Amino acid sequence: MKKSKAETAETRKRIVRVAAQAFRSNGIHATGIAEIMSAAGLTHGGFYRHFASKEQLVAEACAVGMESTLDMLGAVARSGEGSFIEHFETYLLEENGDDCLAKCPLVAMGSELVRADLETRRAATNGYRELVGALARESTSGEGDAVFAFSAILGAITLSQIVDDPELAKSILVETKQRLARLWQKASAINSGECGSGDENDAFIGKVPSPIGS
Amino acid sequence: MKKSKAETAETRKRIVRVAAQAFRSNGIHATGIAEIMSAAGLTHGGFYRHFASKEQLVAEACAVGMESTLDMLGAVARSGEGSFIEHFETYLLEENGDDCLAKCPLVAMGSELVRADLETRRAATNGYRELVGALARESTSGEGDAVFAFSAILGAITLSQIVDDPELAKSILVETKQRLARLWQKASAINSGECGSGDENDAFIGKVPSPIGS
DNA sequence: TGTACATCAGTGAACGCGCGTTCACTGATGTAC
DNA sequence: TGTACATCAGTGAACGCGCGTTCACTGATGTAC
Repeated sequence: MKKSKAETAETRKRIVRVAAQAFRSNGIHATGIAEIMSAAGLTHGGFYRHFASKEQLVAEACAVGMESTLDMLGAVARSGEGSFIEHFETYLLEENGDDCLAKCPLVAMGSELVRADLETRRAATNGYRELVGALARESTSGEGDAVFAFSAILGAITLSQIVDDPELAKSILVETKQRLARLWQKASAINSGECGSGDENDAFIGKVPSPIGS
Repeated sequence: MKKSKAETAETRKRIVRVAAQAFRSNGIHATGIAEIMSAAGLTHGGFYRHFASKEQLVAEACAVGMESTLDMLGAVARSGEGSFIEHFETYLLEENGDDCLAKCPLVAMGSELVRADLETRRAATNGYRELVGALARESTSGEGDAVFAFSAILGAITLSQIVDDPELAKSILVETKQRLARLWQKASAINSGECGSGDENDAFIGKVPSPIGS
């Protein structure tokens, strides 16, 4: 049953691609190798012809996951005009497939990556650097703002997914978007020498009254 | 070997307390019941005299973890003057014990809580509401700013722990602190009717040049 | 208050299960002559 | 170009292990008389 070199390489890529998706959806610990191999149309025994360990697959899946997130960001940026913040909803929309920011490995597996092995964290770090660079390029502000914005986005997506009240979840995203929009506006204002008006875009899923503490 | 009611109640609390710490340090999936019971000075067999399942313990540990985070926040707020942002370093300092914000269940187990059962997410949600309320009370700005600030803090702590470069980790925290300080200043300025100067506190671990992309 | 007995917190062995990993085997691929 | 053979991708059974959970047992606690 030996396969051609081309087929072998393709199989390997398929396993990584399937794994990247599974880890992001269900978490690293909760996803087994048999499950991944089965989703890739193979039996679990063949896994070690391609990878030395599960940890190696995790690292490669993280790298590939970051790449597809970056591809998505680039595609959205090229597809139309408008600043990063005007694409906010597009980036978050999960219905648009697996490449929304919620499926970015850093977001979807955040607290698991903290405890992942060095090779995985290296892949995550490289992806993070590129991501921040891409966000900075897309906006009028600098890398510092991009770092800050991505932290806020990671936190907001995570918290909105944890919380059991959809209204609260929405409001977390709305408050975050509004303030990031202000930050971007302020950066533009500084660049053009004026002071921000404070009037921001809050069209996200409509106006949501604060449900906190209700 | 039956124990008195008082002892039983105390044992139960001890298990939850130990579990809260273990889950935050090692993650939910990676922490076994035998490990928790052993850390509580018991054998694993007795676990089901206190809890119906591991999931129930996770939910209770999450609630208790949120409580101790809230206690810490309250204690810091009462201990001295100064706004929330002036306590930023104190909140983050891990050397100060298990009650820093990095050990807040929402931060330490973020992506695992997303996939936790409803009871756990309910406990997390209740804790989150109280936490946002506490942050809002500590500052001159409203709940919206508190929601935003906590998202940014969760994201910044998580990313700074994932990243394999200490310089980059520092800069993520610094950039986040600077911008949150500006946000708080702006809120104060709006309250007193002036426009923020843009001069902010960046004493956090000293001035750090941007290592992104290096 | 003293005695007899039911309760039940905690022990430690055992359960089934799924995990990551290994291995003998298969047969198509790629290579050496 | 054709043949013989080594390679190795993929299969499926099996490995040891640790997981969450169960259970018979112990003996101190708390209760009923």
